Amino acid sequence: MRYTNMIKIEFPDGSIREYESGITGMDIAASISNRLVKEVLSIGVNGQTWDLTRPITKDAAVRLYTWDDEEGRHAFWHSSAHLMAEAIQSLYPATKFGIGPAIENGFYYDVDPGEGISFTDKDLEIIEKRMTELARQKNIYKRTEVGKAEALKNFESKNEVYKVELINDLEDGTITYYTQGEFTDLCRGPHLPDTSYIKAIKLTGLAGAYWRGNEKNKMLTRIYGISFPKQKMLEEWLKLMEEAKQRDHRKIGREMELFTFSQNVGQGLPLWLPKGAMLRDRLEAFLRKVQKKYGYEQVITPHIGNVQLYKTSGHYQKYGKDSFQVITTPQEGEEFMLKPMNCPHHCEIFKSKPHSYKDLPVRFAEFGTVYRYEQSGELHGLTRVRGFTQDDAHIFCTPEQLKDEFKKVIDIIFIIFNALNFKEFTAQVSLRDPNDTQKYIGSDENWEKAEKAIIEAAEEKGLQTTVVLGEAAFYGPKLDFMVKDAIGRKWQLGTIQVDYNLPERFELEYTGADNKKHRPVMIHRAPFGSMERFVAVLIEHTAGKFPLWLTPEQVVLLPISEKYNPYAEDILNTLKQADIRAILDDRNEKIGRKIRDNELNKIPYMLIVGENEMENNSVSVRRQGEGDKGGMKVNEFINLITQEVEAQIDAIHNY
RNA sequence: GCUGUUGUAGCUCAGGGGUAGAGCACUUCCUUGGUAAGGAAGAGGUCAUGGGUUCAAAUCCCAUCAACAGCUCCA
Repeated sequence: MRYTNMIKIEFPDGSIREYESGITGMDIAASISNRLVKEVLSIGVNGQTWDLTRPITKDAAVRLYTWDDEEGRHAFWHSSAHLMAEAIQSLYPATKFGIGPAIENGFYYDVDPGEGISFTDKDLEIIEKRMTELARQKNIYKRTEVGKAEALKNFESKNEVYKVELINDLEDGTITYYTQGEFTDLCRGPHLPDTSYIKAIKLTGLAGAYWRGNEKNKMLTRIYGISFPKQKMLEEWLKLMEEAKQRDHRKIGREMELFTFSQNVGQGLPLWLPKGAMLRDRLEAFLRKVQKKYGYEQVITPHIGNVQLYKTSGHYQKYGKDSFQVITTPQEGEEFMLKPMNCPHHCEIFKSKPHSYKDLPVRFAEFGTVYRYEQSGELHGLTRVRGFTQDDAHIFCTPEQLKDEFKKVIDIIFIIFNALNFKEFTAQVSLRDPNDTQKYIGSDENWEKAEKAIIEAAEEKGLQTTVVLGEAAFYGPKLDFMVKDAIGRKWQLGTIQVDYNLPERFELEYTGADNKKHRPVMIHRAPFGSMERFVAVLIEHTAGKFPLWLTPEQVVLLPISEKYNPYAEDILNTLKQADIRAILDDRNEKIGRKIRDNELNKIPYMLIVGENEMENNSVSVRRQGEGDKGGMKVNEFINLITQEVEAQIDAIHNY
């Protein structure tokens, strides 16, 4: 009898079982239940994700991953990427391979099809078909450990230049291959046991991508795909993507007549239509109200500033070339720039008079329109534009007040997000890249102070954050709030930035209790981020069904039995004067019934003006979900709706 | 900016070397008290812009502009 070691395997619930050394994840799943054998995709071993077929030879804490776990899906999609590479290699042998990872939703592979060859959508179908054939072969994903020299030799002989470059960066002794069928790839793993798990495949797109993400490198062809263990899951996913398209703010924005673009006006310069302007107005009014409570003062500054202003702030040196061009005037040597940010103007406002420590904090707010030259390929609906309005404010405070002020800004952002029901957001602390401090202005000491203040304030507010190095603004670290759009792209909305540098560059000061001059600390903040991007995300989150206090169309007027109803027009005008948006629906009555019964869930109130109502000078009011409220005079209705909107806004404050 | 795709009526799109099509929407009229009503008539397009090839270009070629997807970038 062969001598075998026993090892201890610990499960997530803390229980421990003994197994023979060399046991695999698959064996462990089998020892638990048959169902698990079918569902398990990869295994966590002491925090690392492993193949299910890789032997475990030491005591370990394990966790079995299925489709419900990111680690499980990751292995699934990573294996799908290899499968795609195998298909491409068999169909187009000249192809050289870059990297092919799993991503949040699916996988991609960067490939170099060779000189003069490019893939088309038709190729995707062919590759997809070949993948399905290969998947059915049930080829095993085999893991092999290799030495660096051997790996280099192997890939050099195949002229896989990208792989060779990758291997050169790897340490000897850590290199592994994975082989399935005819395809061997340099890969860390983990992978599925075999290709038969992959039942449904959809190659979703074709794009260019720079090798290793560097725009100086060659551009490879990136093929995106997604795969599932069941055909039905693929169908559901395709349906979900279709639904997401319906929520696209560019589609809804056009349909609801909120905004538009014109080639004549220019790329990335949105034109707000009356209804969109109304929506934006209400958002601004709401924030103004909140800010007033928090002690902000509104200011207004011009859209251009002397070049000297941006030289003082450091923006010119940093971004001058990339920003909009300098505007020159007939006056010799006079140069202006379109303002790319509001901070320098606000610094000058602070400087316009001496300040005592007793005045601080000073909070200047402005819905400031700024212009930035974004690369043309970056522009996207309302989320990335060249002219946009920040809900900007700058707080000047003493170093002691900094943390408290920072926390108050977090509160405002919470009020906004709560008001609009944004539940799924992430908070990101962006610090400077410690290896590249040249990119930033200001002393190390100030940076450290600012970074510490942000981290502590976020912690004290109980905010879960992810910390990212190298993402800070060039003048200071920041806390950003990100939300996802309809198809899962991340966008930065609210931002709070601590700045020790501009006060220094502008020589801002206040007189302290000691009768000496001190330098204030500055906070930049924009809870919405920009009105444009915020409205875009708002549209996609609500699919155009805005809350009552924002909705551009609150009321449907529906005259019954009358083609033309002069009384209805009167009501419409009265409502407009009270800033209540209404549409007069004098189309065929049957369509009116349809609106009443099917669409009332989108429209909070409906007014019905029939013959009876005309006779006694009233309207018949229906409230969403409540049915008839009965007849009332128009002024009574205006009071009702005004109270409801106020109540909604108050409720937001007292959340 | 880079790679790829696209640009035809207000919207969604078909067509395609011989001077423009559908559905929805719109206008006028008729019919109809019932869950996206039906009928009749009508209006609306230098087929993104500029150049080239051709007897002839919306169609083929080139350039420009714009949009879309991705990459890079993002104060």
